[in-house]
Amino acid sequence: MDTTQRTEQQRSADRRRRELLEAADRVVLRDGPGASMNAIAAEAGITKPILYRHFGDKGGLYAALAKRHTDALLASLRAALDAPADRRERVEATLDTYLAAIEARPQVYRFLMHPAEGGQNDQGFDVGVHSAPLLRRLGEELAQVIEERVDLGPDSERVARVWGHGIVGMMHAAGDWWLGERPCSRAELVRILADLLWGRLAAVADKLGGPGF
Amino acid sequence: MDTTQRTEQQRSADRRRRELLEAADRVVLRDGPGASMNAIAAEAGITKPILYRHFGDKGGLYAALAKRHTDALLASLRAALDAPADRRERVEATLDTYLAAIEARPQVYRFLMHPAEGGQNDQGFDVGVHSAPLLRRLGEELAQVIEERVDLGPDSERVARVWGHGIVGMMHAAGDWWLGERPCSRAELVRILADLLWGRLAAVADKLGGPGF
DNA sequence: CACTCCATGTTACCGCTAGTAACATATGCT
DNA sequence: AGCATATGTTACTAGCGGTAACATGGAGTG
Repeated sequence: MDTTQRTEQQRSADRRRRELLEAADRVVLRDGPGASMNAIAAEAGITKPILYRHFGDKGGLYAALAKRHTDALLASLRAALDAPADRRERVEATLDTYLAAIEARPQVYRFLMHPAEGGQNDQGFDVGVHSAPLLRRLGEELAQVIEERVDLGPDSERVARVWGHGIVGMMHAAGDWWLGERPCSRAELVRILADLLWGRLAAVADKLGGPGF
Repeated sequence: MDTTQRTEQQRSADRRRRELLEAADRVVLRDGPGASMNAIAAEAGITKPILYRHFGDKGGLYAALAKRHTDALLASLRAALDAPADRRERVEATLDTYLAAIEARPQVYRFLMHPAEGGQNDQGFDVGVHSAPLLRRLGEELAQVIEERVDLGPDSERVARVWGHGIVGMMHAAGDWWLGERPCSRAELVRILADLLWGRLAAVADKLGGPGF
């Protein structure tokens, strides 16, 4: 088997794959997470079976699409997390980076959060990476950073992972709600969330007359 | 117009509606969130159009179903939140109650978290309350409790709502991950999450030699 | 009793979706 | 040339949410 042939064709296939992904991206950006395979194929100027040959099934296409955006977002977040500043500033920068990303492209964001829900095909579905790959990846990533950088004593791995997923979930839920209602500026949201992580809930006083909290 | 007849019929309709909801519950418990209207109708011993007459569309049925479970869960959480103990103990009890609930019925829980994703019908879909009603309700509820009970100074409403949604998101994401991987006991998870809310992330020291966090 | 009203129930259909089989065509390697 | 490989098509299946049209059975009224 000659290598040249394989390489040539594979390059062509990869290029095509990238073009298809970009078309899919445009459609998702326009139509949201419910974008159909037909619509994506039409945007790419082709028909459905080609998409299926490249990506297997809808889940495959969505996974490939999600990976691109997730990688990009993760890169931004890592930059914020690695900035030369103290811990509080870095946490705030990371929160702000995430919120800015979902604010800039809400459609993509909605797609990333609910990628595997678009079908009636539940049995026979490979339940491996199904629910919210972006959140899981972010959680694991943050867990790793935490465990690398702070001293959590014994059980540090477990603690770091719980915190990683917990913080990511906090960021996500607050961001989702904020994106829908826009109750305050991004900077303010960041500050309030950082206050929460800094233990202000434990520190503030009970309201007078109430049952306490 | 006679009142007796109307009441009679309405009672009958309500009884029927409850039966249908219980059948739907069984199916969702068995088949997960992707349960089809056909399956639910079959379980109830009838056919689709009756479901549609009672609930309008799939979203209506799912909303009614979700409301039942959400109300039940909210009642448990409120009880934990109102227990006579100090703030930390109450927060831990609330976290534990939530985690115990999702641990006991993972199928129902998955359904509650992703109720409105089961169809191809995105245009024509009333995008009102679509994404994750349970999380939103929990967030708002917690926000209200927080604002009632602790003294947050000016902007207390905004702060309380951000915290409410943030904490609920933290609980949800950590619970989701924990339910999938079971990396530790429930009690341990609760303790680690409460530590996070109590500001331990801000308090712990950098690891020696690292870039700091 | 006949007559209307209303809810319950059915069958049969629509338009849409994800996914596939069968067939046609070009391009490049041997 | 011949062969493999990737690209492309049309035409189809099975299942979904949702609806129209029609049938039935009991409550209240002349």
